[in-house]
Amino acid sequence: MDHPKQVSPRSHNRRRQLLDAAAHLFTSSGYAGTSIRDIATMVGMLPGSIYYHFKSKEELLLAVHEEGVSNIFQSVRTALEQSDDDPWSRLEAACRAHLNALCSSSHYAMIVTPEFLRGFEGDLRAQIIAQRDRYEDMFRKLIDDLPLADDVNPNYLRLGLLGSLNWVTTWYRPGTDTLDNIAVALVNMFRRGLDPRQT
Amino acid sequence: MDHPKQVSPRSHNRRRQLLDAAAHLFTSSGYAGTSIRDIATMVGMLPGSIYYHFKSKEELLLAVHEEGVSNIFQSVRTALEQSDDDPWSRLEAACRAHLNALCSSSHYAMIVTPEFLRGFEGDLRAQIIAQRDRYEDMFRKLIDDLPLADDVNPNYLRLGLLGSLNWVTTWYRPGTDTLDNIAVALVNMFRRGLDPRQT
DNA sequence: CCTACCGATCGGTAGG
DNA sequence: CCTACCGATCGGTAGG
Repeated sequence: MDHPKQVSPRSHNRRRQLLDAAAHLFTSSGYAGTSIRDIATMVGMLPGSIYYHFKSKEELLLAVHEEGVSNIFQSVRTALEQSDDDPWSRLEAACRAHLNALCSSSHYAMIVTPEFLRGFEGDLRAQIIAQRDRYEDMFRKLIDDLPLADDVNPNYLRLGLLGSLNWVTTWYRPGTDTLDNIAVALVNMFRRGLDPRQT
Repeated sequence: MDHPKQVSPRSHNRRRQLLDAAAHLFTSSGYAGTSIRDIATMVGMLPGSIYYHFKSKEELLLAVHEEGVSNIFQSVRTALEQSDDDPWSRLEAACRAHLNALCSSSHYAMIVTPEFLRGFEGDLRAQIIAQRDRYEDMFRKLIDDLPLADDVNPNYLRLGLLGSLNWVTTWYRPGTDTLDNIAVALVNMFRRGLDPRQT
């Protein structure tokens, strides 16, 4: 079990633990508010050992962010595969999956929190934005498929809807209502006036 | 001009400068990402001197937050005084003022950024929330005055609307559209389906 | 509001 | 992944 040839999978496990711990701490205390020592303590490592897995704190952030984006991406993609073909149904399914992923117990909600652009400049900032844009494009397409009146700006619809969804992370407390209900309620407020069929 | 008796107003000016500098830096780099030295440098002071004006970095944050809340509060109140009596007009006026205050050149937008609860605990956190709640109550009242169908949850309307507005700070770039237009467009997306008179 | 300074903590590294 | 350590920076203070 502890043969040398298993060094690689073993180290892979530790990397995963580090990502989870960093996601947790970055989300609750912010990037600048989290020290390498905090993360190391959480996984039972010594601070210097983190640099065996990641070259720098910034690279760790980027890896966490990428992991978060790909998690939520996958979750929404799966929801879309199971949805029917009605464009508003598809948007609703995507929004439900989006909100559930954001508020789930895994701590990668940071992907959408604007805080994680704050204070970053240059390359690091550009890379974070690039990761996020790929994801937002999916919503762009979903909204392009919607039958909308000419006086409705699809960009403002997308940004307004995502804004109201992402904002949920700031006020949601488990136990009051389900995330599914909240997502549906929010989508419906937009849908009510914008869907010509008035479902 | 430099008589000793002018120490008091002079020190008041410096306090104001410190608040502005701190608001600027907290907004762009976050609380943990801003050092007392950064703030001191920006106003041409030495780091230790800040503690003549504020007992701690936390007290400075609280003062900045309070200032930010009272700024946006006043701005919305003024807009409401100049609005007519129609409940949707009043809500729209409030949202326009809210968005303009958020994105204005003064750097107090942080009041609504959820980041400024991140990492704070206990008393400090409670005080920040208390300051913010007073302000949000104004929107609660505006939405209570709206004629809404029974199946519309006024809480979700408020949180959805505020979410979409607050989210604008993450994507808005001056020059494309005016903040007034954006605020009106967002309010109208909710209003379209929810206002029984279908204005 | 400056001078001069404190102990603590930070991200990161060399060598094993 | 640990040992042992670095220089830099942090929030904050005593005394003037």
